[in-house]
Amino acid sequence: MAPRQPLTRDRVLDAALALAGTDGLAGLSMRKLAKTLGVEAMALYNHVANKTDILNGIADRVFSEIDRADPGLRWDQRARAIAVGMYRALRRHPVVPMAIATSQANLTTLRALQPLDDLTGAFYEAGLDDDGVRQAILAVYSLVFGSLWLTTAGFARDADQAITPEHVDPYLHRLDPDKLPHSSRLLPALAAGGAESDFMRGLDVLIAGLAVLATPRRPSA
Amino acid sequence: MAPRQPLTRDRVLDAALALAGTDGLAGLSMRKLAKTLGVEAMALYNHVANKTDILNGIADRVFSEIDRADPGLRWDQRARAIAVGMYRALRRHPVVPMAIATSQANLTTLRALQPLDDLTGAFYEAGLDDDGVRQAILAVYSLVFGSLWLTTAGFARDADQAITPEHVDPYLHRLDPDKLPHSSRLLPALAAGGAESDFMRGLDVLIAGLAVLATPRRPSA
DNA sequence: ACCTGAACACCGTTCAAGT
DNA sequence: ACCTGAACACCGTTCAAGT
Repeated sequence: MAPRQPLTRDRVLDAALALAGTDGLAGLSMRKLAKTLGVEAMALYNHVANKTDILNGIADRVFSEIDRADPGLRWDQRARAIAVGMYRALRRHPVVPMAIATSQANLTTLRALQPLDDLTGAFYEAGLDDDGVRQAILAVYSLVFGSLWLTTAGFARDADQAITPEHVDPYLHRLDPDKLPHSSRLLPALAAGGAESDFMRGLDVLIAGLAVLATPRRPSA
Repeated sequence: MAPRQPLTRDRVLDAALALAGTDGLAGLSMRKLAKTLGVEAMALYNHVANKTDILNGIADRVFSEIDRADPGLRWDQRARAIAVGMYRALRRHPVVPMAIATSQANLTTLRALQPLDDLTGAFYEAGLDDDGVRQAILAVYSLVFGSLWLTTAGFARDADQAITPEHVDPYLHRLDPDKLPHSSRLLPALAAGGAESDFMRGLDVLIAGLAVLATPRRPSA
């Protein structure tokens, strides 16, 4: 309640990340954020440029949480580790991918681009050419952000997400088995969840496929 | 300007899709939408329940634009066609994935779930079991929405997107080659673009990998 | 240097009132 | 049945004023 310590940019970002965690992107307003800090909304503008600056700031923070892969690992293990690290960090803070997807935030800082650089390095090391690396990067990033997207959208479910009647996927209830026979059949398996492990399995398939592209000449046959 | 024909739900949705196309999700407000139709904002509530209803309505429309795959095709070709169809329809109307990603819209209608059902059917036909189908569905959906996400976020670029100095990727300018050597090297290839063809190549890799999972016993070796 | 109050131009939505 | 005006509870942001 009482704002004993003086306001700083870091404290604003701390509070913003916390508020976004409880109230979501839609609930993160300058006025509510200020109230959290025991201050009027306009005081925030002494420490951040505007709301976009806040969103960029928390995106930078969350990306900096991503563990860097052990450089001693082989390229495919490294790529896997980076992708899983991104997935987990962004899963903890869904505001960040949401803000970027709606163009409310951009990734411009060094820390936010580090995983991209590491991943790029891994694919160059695999022997892919420029176009191959670009395709590989885009495929991996697509899988990461797409998997997060599905979970956020309520399509996929995490193991830790309780299956309450209310929280049940908007996609899944009232499926008419006559009109949508296949998805009706899939319903129990979909509800069984495991979004993260499904993500990792898809990632493995993708990286294995990229490895084939990277070394097109087979020793045998 | 003059609202000659009476307001209907369909006309509201038409106008909403058009406004979202020009002004984006953030620019789609009830008040501006009403002005487009030559009416006061409150008049809209006679034809739609609320803004969520509008967003669900345009999502339903856009999903119904997706061509259904030829049932005569083999499962992998069918899966590919469905995924490409989804990608293209949603690429034309980026508001829809944005609205779903931010939980402002949900997919509940029959037409919105049809591609999911078709894709599910294709993977069952491939011989995958329930868990395998779920993983395959999630992987393909991830790739589709992730690829769209990357384009929306300005990370990937389409061939038709002009490379203006302003529109240049926020991710790409001012890369410090010393700090981010690999992505700096990749920069020209990234700017060369081709988001859709990259998506399709990633899709091919993924489907090829899923085909291996579907038939784990190899005839040779 | 930092914070506040009042103000501006917006939001979605409700409700009583008009036709 | 359909539309409007006024109102409520919100937004992000600016600016002059306070300390």
